[in-house]
Amino acid sequence: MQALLEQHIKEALNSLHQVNLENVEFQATRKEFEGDVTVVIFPMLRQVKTNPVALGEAIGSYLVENVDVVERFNVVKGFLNLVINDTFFLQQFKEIKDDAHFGFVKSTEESPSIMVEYSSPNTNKPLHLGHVRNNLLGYAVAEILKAAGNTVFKTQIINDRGIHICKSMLAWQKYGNGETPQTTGLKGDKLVGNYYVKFDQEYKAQVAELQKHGKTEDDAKVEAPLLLEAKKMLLQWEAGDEEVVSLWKKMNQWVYDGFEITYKNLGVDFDKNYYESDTYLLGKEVVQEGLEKDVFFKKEDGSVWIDLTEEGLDEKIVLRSDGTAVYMTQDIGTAIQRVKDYAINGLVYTVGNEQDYHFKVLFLILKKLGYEWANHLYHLSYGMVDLPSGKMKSREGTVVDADELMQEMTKTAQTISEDLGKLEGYTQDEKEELYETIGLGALKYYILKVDPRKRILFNPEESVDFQGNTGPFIQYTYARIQSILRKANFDYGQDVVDYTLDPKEKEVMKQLQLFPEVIQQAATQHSPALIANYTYDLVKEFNSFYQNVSILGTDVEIEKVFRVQLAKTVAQTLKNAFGLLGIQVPERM
RNA sequence: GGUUGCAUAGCUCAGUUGGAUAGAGCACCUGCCUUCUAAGCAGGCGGUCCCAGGUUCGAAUCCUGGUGCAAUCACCA
Repeated sequence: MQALLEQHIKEALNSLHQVNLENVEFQATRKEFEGDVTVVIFPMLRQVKTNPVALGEAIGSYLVENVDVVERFNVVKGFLNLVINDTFFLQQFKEIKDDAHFGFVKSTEESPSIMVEYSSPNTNKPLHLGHVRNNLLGYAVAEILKAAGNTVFKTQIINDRGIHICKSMLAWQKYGNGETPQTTGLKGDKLVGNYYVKFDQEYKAQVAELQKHGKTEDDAKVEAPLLLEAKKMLLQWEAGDEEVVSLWKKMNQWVYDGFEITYKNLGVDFDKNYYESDTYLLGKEVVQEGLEKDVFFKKEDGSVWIDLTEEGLDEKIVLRSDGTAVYMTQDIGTAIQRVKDYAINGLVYTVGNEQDYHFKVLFLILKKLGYEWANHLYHLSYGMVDLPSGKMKSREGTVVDADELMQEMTKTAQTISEDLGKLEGYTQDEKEELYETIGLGALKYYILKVDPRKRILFNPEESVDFQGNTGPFIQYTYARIQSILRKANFDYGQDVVDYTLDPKEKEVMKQLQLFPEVIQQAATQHSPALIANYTYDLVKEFNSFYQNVSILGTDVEIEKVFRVQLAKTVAQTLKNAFGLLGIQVPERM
């Protein structure tokens, strides 16, 4: 449509002023003026020396005369507002309503293939609010990339080895008395997490004790027997000590069982899991190759580094002097492995912004190693979720637990639903499912609607809203439309061609038309927030229509048909958009 | 100290090719359920777009400098 107008505007300028216009600037017409599309005249003044209002009038007249879809126009200052006729809108709408996945681009053989990494938990503690943001973002971005026409694989790398795991293991061995998830009734990840906290408590006590006996704080921290034991355990693990490895396997399995439940409740999934215990040695070979290619250099003590001073960064270590791998080594190896496994040409890492530097370096290294795909790596960096009391720390138990949070939200949804009492006829199971849909909808929307880069301050005391710009508000609109559709017991399948649009109807249609563009934008910017805010705008327009225009109450048959179609299309779009965010929509609420 | 990100109404946030009088929600105040679900709609109140310069016909948006907050700059992951 803009392309069509652009062409005619260029023609207009050519015939009026003998000027070849390079570009035409459009924007949506502001509500307070009449019109559907606005042409900004100002930029043209560079090429045509004249009064903007006069030029606008001239172009407007030309368009009305020569272009069918332009019905009228008005000029305000340098803005040419065009009124597009109803026939055009109705034609567009026909395409939207008949397309169950309007706005989605199907991926093909030639589509870019992208892997999205998210979640990537440690196996020594349960998931908390920070992971929730990570999971929601990663999942949503994966879905959005898919909808924008990419082939997408979802993955996580499970951080299942290292000193932190040994801490939980050791504490369980020492103080656990053989407790298991079965004997305690605790979720496995919770049980293991408790021992991580336990370790920290005992460790701190030992440090304090040592300090009492004259040690400095730094010495005490290094010499505490518990820490020494944990380190020893890590060495035993690396050496393949049978007892340690079997304990490790047992406790990790507990954690995986726990995670599975959390993921399921959260509604996220993965196509492939990578385990750090498998990949942590992967990068070493590559480092060797890099040494030969002089991408890396070796210091006298044997450690291997890369010099990034030319790029304005520092030197960075990629292999320890004892030959063992660091975080970076592993990430280099894992990236290469993934490209081999899936023939992908891009990777999205959903990781908090505290690791901005790490990923900057990682991407640079891969580029220097000469991998073409290194140009398509993206760090989806998001702000931390902080509590009013400050940062969340698992060790100190000051976290908002993911499972408890979801439960809390579901409970709140239940309370509100029961107060409103609109669910007569629903079975207990149906009700519970609905509470979950609404509670999680509120939580997910709350987190996803803000720009990923911004940090979120989460106050558990003030519950997440269920009114206004929230998930439930949008779900409610969907449910209301479903209610209308249940009552619309007549055939509304025919195409509406000859019809005069109500202004409210037109606004809703304009909003619907934006969806494909919003998906593409959300994909390029890796921002689910754009989808969330789009659904809100759409719902606002629809509700205004709903409250001001009767859908089923009109006597005019064609009005009824068209309005039901419009409502249905809005519902469909909402469902699809929320699907991208991993949020479900209810039939009633 | 260097680097990166953020700063918009009392609070939470939109505002992305630079455009018209900077928009929503929450909170507070009005009105609207004998008609399709009031988790809604219509309206009111509320602004030094962190500050100072610059570019431009035009700046919340771009540039420079500063202030504040956060993260980061490990042979931890």
